[in-house]
Amino acid sequence: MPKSAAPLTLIDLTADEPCCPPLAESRIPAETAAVLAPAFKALGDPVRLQLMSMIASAPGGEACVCDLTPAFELSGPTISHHLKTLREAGLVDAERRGSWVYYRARSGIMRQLAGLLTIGSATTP
Amino acid sequence: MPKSAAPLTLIDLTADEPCCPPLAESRIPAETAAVLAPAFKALGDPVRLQLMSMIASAPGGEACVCDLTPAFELSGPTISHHLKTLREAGLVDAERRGSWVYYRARSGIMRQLAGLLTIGSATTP
DNA sequence: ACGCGGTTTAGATAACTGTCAACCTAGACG
DNA sequence: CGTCTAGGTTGACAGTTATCTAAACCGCGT
Repeated sequence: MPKSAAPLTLIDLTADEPCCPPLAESRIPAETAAVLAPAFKALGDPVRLQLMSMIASAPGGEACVCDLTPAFELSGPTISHHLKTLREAGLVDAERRGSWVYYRARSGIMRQLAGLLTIGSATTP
Repeated sequence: MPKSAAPLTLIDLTADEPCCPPLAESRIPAETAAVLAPAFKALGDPVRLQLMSMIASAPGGEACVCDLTPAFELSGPTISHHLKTLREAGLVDAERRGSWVYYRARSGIMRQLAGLLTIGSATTP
């Protein structure tokens, strides 16, 4: 079964609706975990976490790579690799306008991840 | 500067209050990213994500290792290692009662991570 | 003392992080 | 129109770190 597209077959990470009940409500199935774990993994690096925050908090909701790269003491290719990781995890979208490339956060999957971590109120009495 | 304790020096992950404004509101500082990234990284594995959900959704908010281990097709030491990763990331607490060890989710840091990912409403017009 | 439940250690394999070099695209210039 | 420069991405490599199994080790109850 060839999967030429991104590994988002079972769950649509591009959707705006939550994909599943919170972590604390019911055990998530293995397929769901397999799909959502890469997103958390992508956020599991300090540089990517900062990149994500810079993109999400940028004016207009998008940030130019030319602004992101000089913010770190890392080479251009390294930042590009991290951005690719975020892209493949479905966390950001890239768009080229003229000479510059702009990155935009996908609010849908962010909401899904946040919803997953949100604790209803049953665990802490 | 030797840090003998856990790498939670700058930010108290055990606190119940949010540590910082959401990702989309302002760029998080490097120190904050360095402290929170390991927590996301710990969730970045399908097995750990499922473990976390089983623990958080267990009756009473705690789960016995003896119930967790047989739920996966992995050896005991492997599950123990994953649980140790979750423990070191500050996501769970372990307690030994008699012969069995019980794991309990830390709702505080879960709320912090969820709050970080929560998008206010400014990014999607 | 024995057995059971979990953890730790040690070790091989696989994956990730970073840099250098090469490539591709878009605009500027002659 | 060809070329030149600047912005980003991709590919290949070295060093580090993670994942898993097997074996040895602690704690507790019988």
